[in-house]
Amino acid sequence: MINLKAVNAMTTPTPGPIACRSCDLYEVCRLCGITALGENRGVQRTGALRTLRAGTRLYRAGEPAHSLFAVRQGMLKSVDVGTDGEERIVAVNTPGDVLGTEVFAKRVFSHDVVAVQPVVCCELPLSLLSDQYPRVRELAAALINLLSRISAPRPALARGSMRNRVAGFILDLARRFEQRGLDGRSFSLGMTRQEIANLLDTRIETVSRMIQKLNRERQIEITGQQVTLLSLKPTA
Amino acid sequence: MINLKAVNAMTTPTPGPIACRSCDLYEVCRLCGITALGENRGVQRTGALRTLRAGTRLYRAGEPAHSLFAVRQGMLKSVDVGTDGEERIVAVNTPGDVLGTEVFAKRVFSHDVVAVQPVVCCELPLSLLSDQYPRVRELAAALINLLSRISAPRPALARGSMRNRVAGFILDLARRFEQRGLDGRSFSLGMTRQEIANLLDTRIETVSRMIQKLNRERQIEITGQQVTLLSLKPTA
DNA sequence: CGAAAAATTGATCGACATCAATCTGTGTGG
DNA sequence: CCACACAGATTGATGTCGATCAATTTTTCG
Repeated sequence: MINLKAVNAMTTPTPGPIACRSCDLYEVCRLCGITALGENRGVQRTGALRTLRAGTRLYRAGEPAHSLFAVRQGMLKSVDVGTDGEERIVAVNTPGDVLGTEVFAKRVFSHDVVAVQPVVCCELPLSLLSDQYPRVRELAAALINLLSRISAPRPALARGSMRNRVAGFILDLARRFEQRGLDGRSFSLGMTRQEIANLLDTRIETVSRMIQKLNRERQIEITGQQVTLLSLKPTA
Repeated sequence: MINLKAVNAMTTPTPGPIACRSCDLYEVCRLCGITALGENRGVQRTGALRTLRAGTRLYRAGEPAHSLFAVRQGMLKSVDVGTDGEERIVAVNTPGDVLGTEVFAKRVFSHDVVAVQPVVCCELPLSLLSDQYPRVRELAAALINLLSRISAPRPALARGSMRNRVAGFILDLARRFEQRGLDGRSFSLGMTRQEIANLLDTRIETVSRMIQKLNRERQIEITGQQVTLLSLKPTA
């Protein structure tokens, strides 16, 4: 196998930051009087920004919830910890995703959420929502729209052969990035093989073999976590 | 294998009907002025009731959406039809579930929804919602609560060995029924082995074998689609 | 009752898990 | 700067679970 290490040695791009416009929380932020962050002009009023180093936890399951979060840059995983202590990754969270939407019904978070890369996210305290009496109508509509969007059962990632699941995982990431205005042709998987294996309900060796197979078939080009789509296309 | 056919030959119970109180849509209905149906007293004002025979479609993906639905009795499946025409069952819908929650964001339905048993469901036209100006606040809160409840990623059904998936599927049904005040110890699977296999991403023969294995191990007792939990318990 | 669909059961095969060894990259302390 | 340690990733050999092919039985329904 040709060794391309040096080529992209210092490229460890975390996806994002995205434009506020392409974030799922945008309308809600706007109605709360939070002006777009990092857009055209100078200083802005924002929700609190939180930065997380890889491996850091954003919040924990069962913890009382006082905020919504929006991913601005980097990737996180939502983890379910079984009674036996083993952890299952139930979702990957990419820029533009909103975390903590369960708090309106539950008052506490449902999952552990952990950064798998350096992460920047926006924290929107729930108190900011309840302060917006003048705009209840619009705000409620925006929240309903946001929640409705994510209420439909997602097409399960983990179906079919392992080759399909791995390809599906990569395509899902590509699709997400493109929807958010990021580069969906060349990006970092963000997660270790072990984490991908956990998400896809398989083993690290299998993930490695399938990735190498896609690589040999020239469907993708991969070095470490950096992947470039070749013949593998979204919606194919 | 002992033949118990005659014992419960005429018991083909569809789950439900459930009490309105234990339905996810209850608060929303109440605020729309729809009085509980089939409760204490005589005649009531209700949302339209729809009955479906097994195999009938409630709605189709892409179809303009004018209503929410709540399952009152029986079971349905939410189906994703791929570009190649093959269908994947992405969810099973049991009494108390609300269908069509995606319409607030999309205006059209996301999936085909088909009755797998005789079904009775309540139809709540969206026009009834927009008529409730005096109560926007409460109604919006109820909708947000409903949507928030189902917004958290569900623990994936299809993980681990096929034995675990089949057991998990049965336990999931049991848990749902109990949450709605129905019998979670003895009930009908509602679906054919083929449909269960589709949902669990496996084959009909495997489903059959795993069910028989659980039966031989006295974890469950099964005849056709009628199942009784023995040592197999929810949250175990 | 007879036909068609659903379910069960058996035999064989292949994909993925498992066990094990090696390789690569990264960070650390001498 | 280099040697070393360690985690992540790759690759190979072998075993096992579930897919596949095939036949039969059971249930459902006209």
